[in-house]
Amino acid sequence: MQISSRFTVAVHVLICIEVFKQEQKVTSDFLASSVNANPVVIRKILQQLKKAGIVSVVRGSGGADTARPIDRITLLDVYNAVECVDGGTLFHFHENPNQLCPVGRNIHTVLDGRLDEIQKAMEREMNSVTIQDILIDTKKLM
Amino acid sequence: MQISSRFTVAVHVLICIEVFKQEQKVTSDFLASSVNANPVVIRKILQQLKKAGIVSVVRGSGGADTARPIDRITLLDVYNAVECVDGGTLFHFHENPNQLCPVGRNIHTVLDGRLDEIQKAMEREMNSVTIQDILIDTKKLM
DNA sequence: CTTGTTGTAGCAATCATAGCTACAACAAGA
DNA sequence: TCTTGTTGTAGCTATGATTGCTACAACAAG
Repeated sequence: MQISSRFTVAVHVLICIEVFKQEQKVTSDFLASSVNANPVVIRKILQQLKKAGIVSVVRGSGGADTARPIDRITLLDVYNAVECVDGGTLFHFHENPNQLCPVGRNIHTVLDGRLDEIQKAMEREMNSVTIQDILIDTKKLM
Repeated sequence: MQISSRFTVAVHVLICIEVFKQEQKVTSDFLASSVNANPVVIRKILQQLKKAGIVSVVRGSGGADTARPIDRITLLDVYNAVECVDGGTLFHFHENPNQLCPVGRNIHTVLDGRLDEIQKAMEREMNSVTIQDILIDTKKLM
């Protein structure tokens, strides 16, 4: 299974906000057009980013903006905001292994730590990249 | 979204094989009982592990065994065997961003490398743990 | 009060997962 | 040869996540 496209869409949205906010009001319709997705999907993602304190959205008059300096918004922040992974665990453990089996009884204890390390490695890498970094790369190409 | 439980089930299965193969024939029914899952699900996973050269399964008389030394089977091997991630990419990119938008046109180029680094970090960590390591931990608890 | 926008409910289509039944293919022992 | 136990696989169902869509109330500002 793959990680939901909400994550890459959210990054796209944030870059769009930073690139265009000087020139124009950045609405969900405008963002939807750049991403090529439904405006409602964009609004839902904006809501999740808002709850995480990453963006601010103005109801009524409209427009989205970042809620803090983008060199302090990491990919991990975005990921955590939109992913809603069950209890924050990347790996789905099979439930109810047989407690009468010595392997079934211990598999959880044995694997949990290892899986956690793997997830942490991924999160460390995500935490090392900011929206600022991505914006700089984007402007170079533009 | 979470990574399918097929991964943790596959690890569970491999540990079971190593713990019990001396004493008895390790059938899909036996494994299903330890994992607490359907035998058909176990057989499908065994097929995937077999295709990856990780286990051998005997049709007819029955029984599964590891196909190579377990200190040379890493969690990454197991993950790759059972995950069938689309083209091997962990992140699902939104398709068809607007090519008329300077952000939409470049977002793929800008993000691909970063996402690849994140995925690689995870895979490196997975590659550093072998089934042997897990087996040792399991035996300590038994 | 009109206009443009957000926030959200609710529905549909699609897909992956996980479980199940059923049965042909097969190996080995009786 | 026949029986038994097992694998390999097709095919069905239920569930849940994703993504897209319509519709409309809530709201801000001119």
